[in-house]
Amino acid sequence: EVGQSSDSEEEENLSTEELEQFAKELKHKRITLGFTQADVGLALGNLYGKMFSQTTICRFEALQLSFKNMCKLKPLLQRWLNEAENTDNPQDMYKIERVFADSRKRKRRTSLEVTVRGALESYFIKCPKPNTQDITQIAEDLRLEKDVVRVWFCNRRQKGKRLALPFEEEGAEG
Amino acid sequence: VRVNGSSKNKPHVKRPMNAFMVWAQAARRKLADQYPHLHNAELSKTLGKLWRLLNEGEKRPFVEEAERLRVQHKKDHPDYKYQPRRRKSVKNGQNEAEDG
DNA sequence: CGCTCATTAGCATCCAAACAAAGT
DNA sequence: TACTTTGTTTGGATGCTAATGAGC
Repeated sequence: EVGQSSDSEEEENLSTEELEQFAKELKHKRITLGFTQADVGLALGNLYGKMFSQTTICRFEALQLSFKNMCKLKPLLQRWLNEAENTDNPQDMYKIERVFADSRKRKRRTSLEVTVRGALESYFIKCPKPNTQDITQIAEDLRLEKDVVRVWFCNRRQKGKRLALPFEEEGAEG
Repeated sequence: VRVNGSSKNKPHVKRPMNAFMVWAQAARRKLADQYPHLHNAELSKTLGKLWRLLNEGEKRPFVEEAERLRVQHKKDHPDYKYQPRRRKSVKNGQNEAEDG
């Protein structure tokens, strides 16, 4: 326990300027310390048991996450930054990654093969809202986890609505 | 590249030469010998053109040599990992929206 | 438990940077 | 350190969409 400061509260009332400045500071110091975005994402797993991908770190630095999301991640990254700056051997943090590499909680993202997607699409055309039993059957047919299939249909329906929404996009551009 | 100057620090292992580098190393000497007044940067331009004129068969020995070097390099440095570091913040990659 | 809706978050992929040699 | 080349490897950026969480 370091406990040298009690600034471990979650500040939600951050301003956009503060976020921008922190993002730049993070990026600059990260590079100066010789870490990659992937390193940082992995290191967060060590500190919080919650890993993040290079993609997310990249988007944080580029301010491409939602404001809310940025505010949520900032304290985590702030703490990582403090740790990294106070460590004499930054390389040590490098190795720790493997020790806690299993501390991920979020399910690993499934990559559906093209053929599988096509099959799911076919099922969707026939029946956009399958039962639990239907889902179970489909999952067996395609050798997928039932939950993966269930979520796929949820997301698929959501996508359908999203595409149907922009109906009346007046041609303002001319 | 910034690395701690501690004695614990590794002396920095260099990358093995690729086929072009292997070929250019000798070719550069000859070229520099003929044109001692030319700057290496200029020699590089010429070397690049000459290299492109070579057939696949002519390149092969150098490609193979480069492969040998690679294998040897791997034996000499089993834990080596090429780690290029960004020198400055990446401003414009493919599409970057930066507001200053 | 499962659906919808809103949001978070990462795989897969591609582009560009870095870096090997050499000498000024 | 820059300059200059080719080939190789890596870091970083990004589209699409999988996964999660709140509220019913």
